[in-house]
Amino acid sequence: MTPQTDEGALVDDIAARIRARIMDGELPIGKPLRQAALAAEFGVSRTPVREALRQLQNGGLIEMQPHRGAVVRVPAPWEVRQAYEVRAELEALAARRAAARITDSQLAELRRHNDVLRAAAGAGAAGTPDTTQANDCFHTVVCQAADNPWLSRMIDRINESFPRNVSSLALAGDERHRQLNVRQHDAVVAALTDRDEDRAQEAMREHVISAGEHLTAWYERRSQTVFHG
Amino acid sequence: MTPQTDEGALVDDIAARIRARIMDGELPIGKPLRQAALAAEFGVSRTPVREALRQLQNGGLIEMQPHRGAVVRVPAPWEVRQAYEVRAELEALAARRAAARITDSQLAELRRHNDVLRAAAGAGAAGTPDTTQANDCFHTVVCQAADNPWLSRMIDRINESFPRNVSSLALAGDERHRQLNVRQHDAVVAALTDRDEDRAQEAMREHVISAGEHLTAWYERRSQTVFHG
DNA sequence: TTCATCGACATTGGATCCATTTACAGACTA
DNA sequence: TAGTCTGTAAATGGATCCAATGTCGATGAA
Repeated sequence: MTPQTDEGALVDDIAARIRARIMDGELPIGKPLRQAALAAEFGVSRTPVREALRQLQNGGLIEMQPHRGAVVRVPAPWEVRQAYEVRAELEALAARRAAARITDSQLAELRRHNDVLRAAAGAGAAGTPDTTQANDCFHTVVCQAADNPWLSRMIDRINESFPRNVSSLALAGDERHRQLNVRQHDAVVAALTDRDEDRAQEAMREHVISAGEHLTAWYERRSQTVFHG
Repeated sequence: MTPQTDEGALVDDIAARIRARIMDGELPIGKPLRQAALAAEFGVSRTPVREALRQLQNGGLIEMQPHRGAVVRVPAPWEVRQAYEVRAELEALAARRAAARITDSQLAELRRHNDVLRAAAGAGAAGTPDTTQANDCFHTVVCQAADNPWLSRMIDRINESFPRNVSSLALAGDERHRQLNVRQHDAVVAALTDRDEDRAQEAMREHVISAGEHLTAWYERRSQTVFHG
């Protein structure tokens, strides 16, 4: 009954589950996290929960104040801009490397993911799990093609610091930006298809910066989806 | 007696202390870490030690196998190259941002740190704590001038994954590379002084890539400073 | 009525305890 | 003599226990 994924990973499993809840928005940013409640919910003792929270704190997803508990971190708008500037640089590097390495099947995969987004953008159906996943997969495939685990890991670390649902919500309400998003993806795919390193790098950088600005603006406008206790 | 730095940070304090031991080479890579021994050494129970180890594992500095203990991680040579490629991109970005923001006093500080390295290179005294620290400070100042905490944090994360003493040892034996190092630092400082973003970015990228290649080569040659149990 | 102080409650953090798993050593057999 | 099997010791991981700290409410005084 104990083994979830592979034995000996109970703590990491707990951490992953809590992270998933936060990323999906089930635990809104600003919400306090009670160790006892989480422990009861997962049917384990408080010890692994505490360690898991510590890991999430280390990752920057939550904040822990001594003797005062943990809350899902609320990023400041300027932090979003800063983080996306870094992410842009990293993903741009990934795109550059990918241009020299990507396979035809990976290119096809990219087009498929972007077609999902294109269809959703036309139908006004953004913010669904499908589109969120398609977006994630697009970037993941580029990272894989870049063939540098360290690079992928760094990018993951940044993404894991901002609840995914918030990014989706930011896109959900803006039809123009969604279409821009798809066009920018097209530009990246085109550059990758041509195996043009410089263009791929620049297209990806522009795309991520643009997404970052959009998300920053959203954060500035709206402190919604924040828990008010 | 309990309060080390600030109360409530005992676990983080333990993590920092263990990390410091590894970074200084006191705990060589490959060495198994016993929780009980560390706990006794720090005069605490095993609980905070375990959490600290988990954090270090998360950071990539150590490896933990279930029920088999933790060992200081031995990076593979290709990993070093991959990581430094990422680091080069990030530090290059830092240099670009710094070019537009750095103050005269920070520039003076950079020159001062590099002068320490220059003197040491001439005297054949590399690998000392002084030179190691001067090197660290040089890059830290550039990061600070870049004024992007996220960027600094990402760079730190990479650096914290490779014991500092190993990097120093790689430099220690190579007079030519030490001098190259100083010249590359000079180039960075010159570009920053001119507030030339492009040149600063490129100079820093070249410097870090070159350091990465050197360190990779060292790792390939020598699996010394590795614990053999 | 309002503010301050005191006390009970809830929650976290560290220590200790116990079960599980692995490694090692010695003995037994082929 | 070599290989295998088993029993014991040690180390990890999780659960539970206890102390320390912060929060909230009640009571009393201005």
